[in-house]
Amino acid sequence: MKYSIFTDDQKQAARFAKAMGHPVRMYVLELLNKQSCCYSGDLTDILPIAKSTLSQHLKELKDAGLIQGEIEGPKVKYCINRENWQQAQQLFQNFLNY
Amino acid sequence: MKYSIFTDDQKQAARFAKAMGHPVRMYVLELLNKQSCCYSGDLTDILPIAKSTLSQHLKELKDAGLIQGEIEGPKVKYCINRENWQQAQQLFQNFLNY
DNA sequence: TTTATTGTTCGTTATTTTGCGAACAAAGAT
DNA sequence: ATCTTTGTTCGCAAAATAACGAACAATAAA
Repeated sequence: MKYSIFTDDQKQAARFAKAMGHPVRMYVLELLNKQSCCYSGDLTDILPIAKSTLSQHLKELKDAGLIQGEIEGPKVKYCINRENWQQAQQLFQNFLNY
Repeated sequence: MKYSIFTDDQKQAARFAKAMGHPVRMYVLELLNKQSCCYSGDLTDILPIAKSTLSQHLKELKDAGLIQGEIEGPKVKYCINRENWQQAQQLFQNFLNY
């Protein structure tokens, strides 16, 4: 048990914010949130970055808990992690509106 | 004029998010948003970081446009930049809720 | 059973971030 | 006029981030 002057909510919000702090990741999140899901390859076609770079960004979003990937044959289908997304909504709403 | 597949909103949201992506900065923003304003020194007393480090974080928040500092004698009074804060509210609300 | 397709991991490089203490500048207090 | 107080800037070190291509593993297609 370690002490910190920061609340868990602050730390969690910062973690989410950090993951959102890059245009590519913002783009991906927005896409996934509007559409249902999508394959990594679709993104590679759209985004002007190497596939390895995209993979890294997706990993960061996954580590932050904002998305999840499901293996589907040779592809990976990525979706928003709805549970954590809801938590992010809560946190940012509370944060921004008071 | 440079082209980008990212919208201005996406880039702006990412900029805001990046600035919020650290517990110290999250803490400061929350404090300033709840209280009216505060002096840098008050934060130095609370936060477990060197004053030079705090100054850096404040600078980042200022560069991102989320706060503003007003010199008041030998002190500096920091406040939320309400105009940009409102923009952040808009952006994140749109982003998170669809 | 080769050959494609798909996406991750590895190795590398360049840049940015985080953090500190020391030095500095500006304003107030003595 | 000197000494405090306050906060920024500088110089530095360590760690994290961002990006790429090459190599790799897994699955599907030939």
